[in-house]
Amino acid sequence: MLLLTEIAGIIPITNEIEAAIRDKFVKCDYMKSECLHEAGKVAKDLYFIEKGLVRMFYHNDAGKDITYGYYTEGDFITVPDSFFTQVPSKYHMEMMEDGTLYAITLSDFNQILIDYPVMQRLENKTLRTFLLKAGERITALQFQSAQERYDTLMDNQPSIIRRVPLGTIASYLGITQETLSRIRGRK
Amino acid sequence: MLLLTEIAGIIPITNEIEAAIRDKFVKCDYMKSECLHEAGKVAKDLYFIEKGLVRMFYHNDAGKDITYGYYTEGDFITVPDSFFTQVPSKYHMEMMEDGTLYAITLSDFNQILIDYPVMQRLENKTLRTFLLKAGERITALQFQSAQERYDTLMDNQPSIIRRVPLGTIASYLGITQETLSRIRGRK
DNA sequence: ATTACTTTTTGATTAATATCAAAAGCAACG
DNA sequence: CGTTGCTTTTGATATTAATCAAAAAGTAAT
Repeated sequence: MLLLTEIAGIIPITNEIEAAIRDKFVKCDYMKSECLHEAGKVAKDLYFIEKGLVRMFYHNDAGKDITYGYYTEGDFITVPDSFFTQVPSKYHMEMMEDGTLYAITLSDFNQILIDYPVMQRLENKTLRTFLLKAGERITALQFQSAQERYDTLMDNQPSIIRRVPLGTIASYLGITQETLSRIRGRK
Repeated sequence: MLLLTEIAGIIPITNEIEAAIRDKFVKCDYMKSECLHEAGKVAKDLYFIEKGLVRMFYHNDAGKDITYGYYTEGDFITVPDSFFTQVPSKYHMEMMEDGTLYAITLSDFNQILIDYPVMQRLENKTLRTFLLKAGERITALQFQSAQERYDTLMDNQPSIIRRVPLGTIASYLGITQETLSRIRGRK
């Protein structure tokens, strides 16, 4: 079970913890384009992706759909600005492929943290990973050209490009769809 | 003591915890332009800013100095991609004004987390705050104009502009110094 | 295959920002 | 003061990417 394997990579798993995880993380299948979280609502669940690809996005002032990020197999995801604070978020989260996720509610998650404080390390680790990625994106958006940002994406997550529509990638890179199409055309 | 006040805002502080904090967080004065962390080294300390302004920056491939962020009174700061992983970082951290910080080493910090697991929540909270800010910057860099990003900075941290050289702000906003100067000139 | 629909590409033009170069402003120092 | 060294502003030009518009390529259902 990928979920347990991932967690075991971060903290030592006792039988008790394993039982709690099996109990509280609920496995569920989702279909392509199914909505995991809707803007304006409070995030109910933290998810773990066993299979599939999730896109987080929002609509800017002009109503344009802008991709914040993609998440895939082995990632823990949620809308962090909503789940932990229970404040409504502007972000949507949606399945880009059929897939299988495990979901846990905030109250179950908090209970696990109380029962097994070592699990805090899991949350911390997840947050740090998010933060590291965020830092890299900021750096890229600050001073790399569209071409460089695309190249980096190709190097790091080449599969994304095959799995999602071009338009959503363009907004992820901070450029228009036309520009991305031209970048791909070059060379 | 601002450090204790800040922590008390996040977790309940017992006498024991207060004693541990007073013991392990070492107060130290720094002078303007003093270096808190040098690129290529492993981050030794986590800091809390009682007074002063810290800039985190790096040199890009072209050798240009690029500001990652500014941190001020009440912030916990470190080079997160180095401190927690103990891997060398490309970031520098430097005082922009004379100031007073509290520093704690990773081993002391970890010991506190072991002795008082509730302190994990402090780490969590700090990471979440960093992450939230990072998310906002990504959003801004993705699709806001230079002018909009400057306006946002003015709204959120107007004092920064008075406390640091213009050139470092420009790179923070992802624009050149000349463009920033022109934005300020308008209206 | 045919139609309807969505996604991607191509083209022409415009707008935003970078670059290069130099001038102006400012602060510390002798 | 006047010089030196740094920061900020101004100007002219070049580049990058956005915008608007339309054509082409895919995809799915009939």
